[in-house]
Amino acid sequence: MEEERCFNNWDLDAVVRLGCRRLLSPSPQPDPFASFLPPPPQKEKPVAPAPAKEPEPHTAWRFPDLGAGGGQDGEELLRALLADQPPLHQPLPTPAATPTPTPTATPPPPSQQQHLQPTVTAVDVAPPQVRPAPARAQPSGRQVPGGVPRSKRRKNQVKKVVCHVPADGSSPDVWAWRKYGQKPIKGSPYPRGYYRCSSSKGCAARKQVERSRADPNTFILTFTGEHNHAAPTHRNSLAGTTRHKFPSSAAPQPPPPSVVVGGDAQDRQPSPSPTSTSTAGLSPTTPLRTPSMEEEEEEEEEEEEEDELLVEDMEMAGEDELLFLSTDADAGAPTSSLFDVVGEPFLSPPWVTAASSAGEPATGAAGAGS
DNA sequence: CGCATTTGACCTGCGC
DNA sequence: GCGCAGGTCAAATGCG
Repeated sequence: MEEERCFNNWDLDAVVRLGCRRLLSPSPQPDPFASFLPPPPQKEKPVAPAPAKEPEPHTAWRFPDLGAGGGQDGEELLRALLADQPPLHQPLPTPAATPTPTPTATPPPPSQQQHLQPTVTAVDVAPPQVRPAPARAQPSGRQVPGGVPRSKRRKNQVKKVVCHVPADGSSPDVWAWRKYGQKPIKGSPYPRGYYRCSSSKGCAARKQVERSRADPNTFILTFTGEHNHAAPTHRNSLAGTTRHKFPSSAAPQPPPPSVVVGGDAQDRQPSPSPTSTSTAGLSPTTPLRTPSMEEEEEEEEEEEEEDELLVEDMEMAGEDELLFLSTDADAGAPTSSLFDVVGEPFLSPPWVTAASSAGEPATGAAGAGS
């Protein structure tokens, strides 16, 4: 039990919020990450010692019509993604104050590129309806606010966009995410956090944040659902309070994390908006992976490659690329249609933008990214 | 006071 | 048909 808790605590959420600070702050404080640091003693994986920083979910953009596009081609998806992207990825006004290590247009070194560049993979898993699925109300009467029957989105049925984000990267998100669950994943030492868009009550957009087992320095963000509302200009749509925002203690750095999310630099200042997401910052520092660990990881990677294969491949292949994969639902083999958008550093998803400065955690969002 | 976060339990889907 | 795992909901707690 404790074990579980341990990693459960790693709190993606925290990532979101703390992430930022973490980078900024050397804080020796006990962060929530601590708990999730050394997770499961599965293989002695290194993960533990180095909790990589948590990247965050960058969802600043809207999902393309995942649902509607049911059969969209990767290209379309890509387009949609880019198009939809709010001004986040563009020149975020931000970061000046925030040292975000996010990958931006800066060509990261080859070795680091992997982590620096967030990879986006769009996996369409399910053509059919996922959104309007009111069909079955949950047995217990539970229905998902988004309209998606909780069960309908299972594996092959839901379209998802998978992004690999460097732990150091940050991804600001304009959307406000609220964490609604966390679960330990079987093969992974790291728990997965489930977030829902809180910008709008009926929004079906969901986000899953998980740390890559293969590369603890990378977070895997999976977005599902679509936002049924416009992107909030300010992240505080909900007005919530960010609970833990930046504990002063934790945030030793005056410069608040920049987290911000698209345009949010302002947000932060004026209002504490943040839902967790908003603040997200991210990144616990991670570091150090010993060679042995790496080796082990590599091995593991091979094993796990199944799912991550897609993504990982992408990462390796194109560090700076945005790839869209379409997985067939159950076909173990995804039909991968990768679109390398490479040449262009993907304009920079929000996170990227923020990251430009490398050093900052940009928000992230992890859990909620921001 | 309100909202977000956290944790446990329940339910559904998928695989064997 | 059974079991496993994943995913979501709901209640409680804490903080802003």
